[in-house]
Amino acid sequence: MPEGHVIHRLARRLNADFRAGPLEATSPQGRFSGSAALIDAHPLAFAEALGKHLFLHIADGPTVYIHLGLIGSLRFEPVDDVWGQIRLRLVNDEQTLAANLRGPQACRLLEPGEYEAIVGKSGADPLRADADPSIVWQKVTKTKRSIGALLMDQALFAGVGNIYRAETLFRLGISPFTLGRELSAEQFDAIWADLVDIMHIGVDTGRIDTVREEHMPEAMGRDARVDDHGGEVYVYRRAGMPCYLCGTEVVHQVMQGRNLFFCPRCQQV
DNA sequence: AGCTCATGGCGAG
DNA sequence: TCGCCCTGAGCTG
Repeated sequence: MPEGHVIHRLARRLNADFRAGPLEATSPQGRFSGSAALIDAHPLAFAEALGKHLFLHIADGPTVYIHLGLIGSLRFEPVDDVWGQIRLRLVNDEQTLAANLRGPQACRLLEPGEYEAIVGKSGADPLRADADPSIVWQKVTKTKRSIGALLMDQALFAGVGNIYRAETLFRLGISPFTLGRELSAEQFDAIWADLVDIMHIGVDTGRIDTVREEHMPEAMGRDARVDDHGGEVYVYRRAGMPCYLCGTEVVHQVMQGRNLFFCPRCQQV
């Protein structure tokens, strides 16, 4: 269940372990068989992450486009450990490691021009060195949509998902209901800088950890609790539990069909 | 064995 | 705004 840090981590791993030689590409589940045959025995030129998009640029071949969606996964597993519904299976040249794709929202070959179209529609990705946040700011400062909604908009903040949204707003003491046009330049710059920080940590660790050392439950004299997603967070999925900073119960509500968490006391508009 | 939920995003209404 | 798609995990019986 992936936000942008997972996609960048996958690209990093693919580039490290799957570029030594030709890949073996199959679709055990069957729904990608024809396409897998077209890339089978070709080397991987490079894998690229942009927001939640993952591109596999095949040497002398097409580009594979993967979007994991909510429940998709790409796992690196031993070659003899084959289970479940595998849409795309890549085995590296040494036959030592398999990359198994299950439950993706999208897995297909791109037509000419499609790659450019996807890149063109994407917002700025805090995990990419070539990201330009000033373009995002120009849009944010003109809209009456809330920052809680804007952070989930992949045409603005590419790669940010529900956890990073909740956590960065908490860390900066910003209410998710603050309108884009009400946001100060300082607040926007702080949001961008914070996303760059916490998302890079996520790429390195494979978890979403956002709680500062001095706010860890132990330091605050409270019981530690790691969320099911595997990281230590301030508000995500902590509805009804005390805020680590002020003790107020964390609030949960559904915003545009997604779970939103925030501290009503620490995050005033 | 069956239900529910999930860190997404699409299209219909 | 809702229903729906994809799959696995963690409950409940």
